[in-house]
Amino acid sequence: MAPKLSENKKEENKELLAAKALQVFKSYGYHETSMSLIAKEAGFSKGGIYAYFDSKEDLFLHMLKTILDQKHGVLDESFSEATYYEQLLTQWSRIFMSWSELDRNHLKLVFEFWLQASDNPLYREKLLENYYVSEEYFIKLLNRGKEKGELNSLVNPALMSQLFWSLIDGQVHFWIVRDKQPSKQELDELYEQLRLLLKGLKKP
Amino acid sequence: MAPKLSENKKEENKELLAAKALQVFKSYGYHETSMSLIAKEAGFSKGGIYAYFDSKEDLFLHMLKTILDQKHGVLDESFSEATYYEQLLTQWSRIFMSWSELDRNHLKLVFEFWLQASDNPLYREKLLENYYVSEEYFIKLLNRGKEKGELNSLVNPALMSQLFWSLIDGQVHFWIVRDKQPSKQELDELYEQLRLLLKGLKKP
Amino acid sequence: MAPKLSENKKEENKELLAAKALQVFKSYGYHETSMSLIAKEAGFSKGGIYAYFDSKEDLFLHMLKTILDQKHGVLDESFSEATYYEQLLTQWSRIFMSWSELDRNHLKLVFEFWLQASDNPLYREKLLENYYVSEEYFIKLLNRGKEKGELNSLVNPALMSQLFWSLIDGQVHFWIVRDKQPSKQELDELYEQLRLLLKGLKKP
Amino acid sequence: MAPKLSENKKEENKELLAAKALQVFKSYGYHETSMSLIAKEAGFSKGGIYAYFDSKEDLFLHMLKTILDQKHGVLDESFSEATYYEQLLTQWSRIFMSWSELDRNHLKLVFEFWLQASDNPLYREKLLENYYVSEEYFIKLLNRGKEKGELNSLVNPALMSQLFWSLIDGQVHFWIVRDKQPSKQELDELYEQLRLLLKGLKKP
DNA sequence: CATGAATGAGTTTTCATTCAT
DNA sequence: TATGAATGAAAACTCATTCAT
Repeated sequence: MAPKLSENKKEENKELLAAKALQVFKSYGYHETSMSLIAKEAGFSKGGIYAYFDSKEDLFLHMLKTILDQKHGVLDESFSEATYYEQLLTQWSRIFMSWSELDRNHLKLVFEFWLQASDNPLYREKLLENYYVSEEYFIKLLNRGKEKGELNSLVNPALMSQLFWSLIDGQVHFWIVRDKQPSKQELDELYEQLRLLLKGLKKP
Repeated sequence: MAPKLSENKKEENKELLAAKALQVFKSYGYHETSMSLIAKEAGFSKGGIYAYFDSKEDLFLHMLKTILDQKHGVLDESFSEATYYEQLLTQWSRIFMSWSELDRNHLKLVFEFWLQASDNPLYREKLLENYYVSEEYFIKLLNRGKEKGELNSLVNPALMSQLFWSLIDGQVHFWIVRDKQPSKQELDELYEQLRLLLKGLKKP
Repeated sequence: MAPKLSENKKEENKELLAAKALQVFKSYGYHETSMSLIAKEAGFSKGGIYAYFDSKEDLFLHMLKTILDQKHGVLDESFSEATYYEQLLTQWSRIFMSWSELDRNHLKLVFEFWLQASDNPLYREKLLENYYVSEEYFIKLLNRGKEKGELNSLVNPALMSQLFWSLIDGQVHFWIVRDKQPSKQELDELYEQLRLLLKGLKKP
Repeated sequence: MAPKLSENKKEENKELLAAKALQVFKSYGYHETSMSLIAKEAGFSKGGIYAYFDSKEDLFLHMLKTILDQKHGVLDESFSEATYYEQLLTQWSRIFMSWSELDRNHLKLVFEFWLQASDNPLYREKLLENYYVSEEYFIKLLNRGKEKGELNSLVNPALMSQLFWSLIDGQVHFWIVRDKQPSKQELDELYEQLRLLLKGLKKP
């Protein structure tokens, strides 16, 4: 029923399957999604999935990576001429934007992932690794800001960076529970409030 | 007389069962918890549970109320003589404390609750209602601070309150994923960073 | 759908189920027998079996015990006045008889059991334990025969007993492969040949 | 010329495949061996196997022949000058030796073969045919021994031969279940006991 | 002929729920 | 009302076999 697929074609199929699986997972959540359903939705046979993924968990892990990777590249790695205060605000805003664009099902799945993955040492490692990279960026900005004398020397870059991310995660969480995507205007207003909070970090 | 007494007794049993179920759910998570296990742990028969709850989900969601109610009473409703800036910090700190004391299983269950409940219109209502009450408190503080001229007039009490809670939720989320409870010292340091952020709200 | 069963009733049900399972296993062999089939044949639901046995393997082990136990009690433990030579012959004959009465499917299942069980340390222990008891009997007879001076002092009771049982197992194996049950006459003739072999053990 | 050559080549490939399959079956047993594994081990494609064998069972039963054939040639067909009593002992011993050298996995597979094959009329025929050849040898020896007046006239060559083989099969079975290969010394001791049993066949 | 991706019926097992007693 | 045996649909996963290329 099937010819030999090239390595490329197989990889393509795998991603196609993963993409379909992501759709189904997003619609039903991890536990409510059965392999049968994924198979049906993806136009595969039940057994066919197992040619690409060893188990439901394996498929899940693969998607975790995909999702996490999608969040990369959001940060602008090149430091600009603007004040660190402005740069922090800008980056923060970018991250908010990128999250706010995802639909609730997607966000909900990400949170389900986190909860589930945090119980599995292997997954948590992967998850945290991703976190570290993200935090590192804010830490770097905060450190430079302190060095330049722009920011209060009391600022603890590691902890502050952690709080920045908590604020983002918490806000996403908020959107999930409320089941509403923020409008452009709401984001702008949020931005203004963030600006106020950040002002507290400036050197007196 | 029998009916009334029996009604009481029934309610008592129901809460006893719910409390036991909470323990089990906390230990194993929603999906890993079977009705059999709950029955055994609670000293009920498997069928008996269904005299009190229509389904596993019903039982699970009933606990939402219990858990949410546990979070009440944390806020100190009496406004003190201190500056609003200080009061905000104090309240914020109280909330962090109260969450930091719960073990990871408990926190994880709460987040599982939120995710699950937010799909159920009835329960989302309950959830949001609870949120509103919590936000209201900060909103009131922020409003008074503005009125007194302590806080920057640009502060949007509703949005800022939302951010406060997001910061808390996000931080709890952080603790869950990292699987570590913050030490007293870590909380103190976090407190200092919050103080910095809050400074941004002061009238220039 | 079901009232509380007394401990007795439950045990009864379990044996009833086991008996039915034995029938099915005998008809189809271990690997060709599915739990579904057993359930259907026994008038149980698929899940119902698991109230009595933890797994297919558990059911299998239970039947092993039943079958092995059925072979007990064949040996006449009381030593008679007859010569040991006669007693050996008599006992040997009894064992042959008891095996020859079982139908081929039963015998085949026993051999399947042995093969399967010999790979599992736990089962093999149980199996060998049973073997030891059986061998002990012949060993005792042979030892007494030597003591009384009836048997050749070159007889090694342990090894000879082992050969006796091998002869029995081998003969059963023969019946299985040929797919024929020995007639009364065949058994009589076999008996005569065994008598000849045994004569070789007599003191010269 | 092509067809003939290809026919040869095909036969070669078939035996190569069968030989590899034997290795795999020996390592894992019939039910634990998958066609995929055989394919991989033999360097064939999964589909390719089906060019040579119609099914897993077909492949399995083809090996029966291979295995049975391996047992040929053990018997020394030339009758010596020694007494028939000695010749019987010698041959018996040779057979024991040849079996005792095989590892348990091999022996177990042979027994699995027998059990499985005995259900298949076609293969049982093949199996019995092989048995007959083996028995014939002992029958001939026993007959000559009787003719020469060396052996007791009560000896029934057919039945006695059957018992000889049962003893061998039974002993192999014993080795499988105990999971131990007999040492040289054990075989020697066994030989002595066989000598005693055989003495019973001598003319009084 | 050979390939190996795909099939899909089949496996064991779980568990929320029901209901005869 | 309470019990727990029984249900049966559904789950994840396997694997001998097929067939388009």
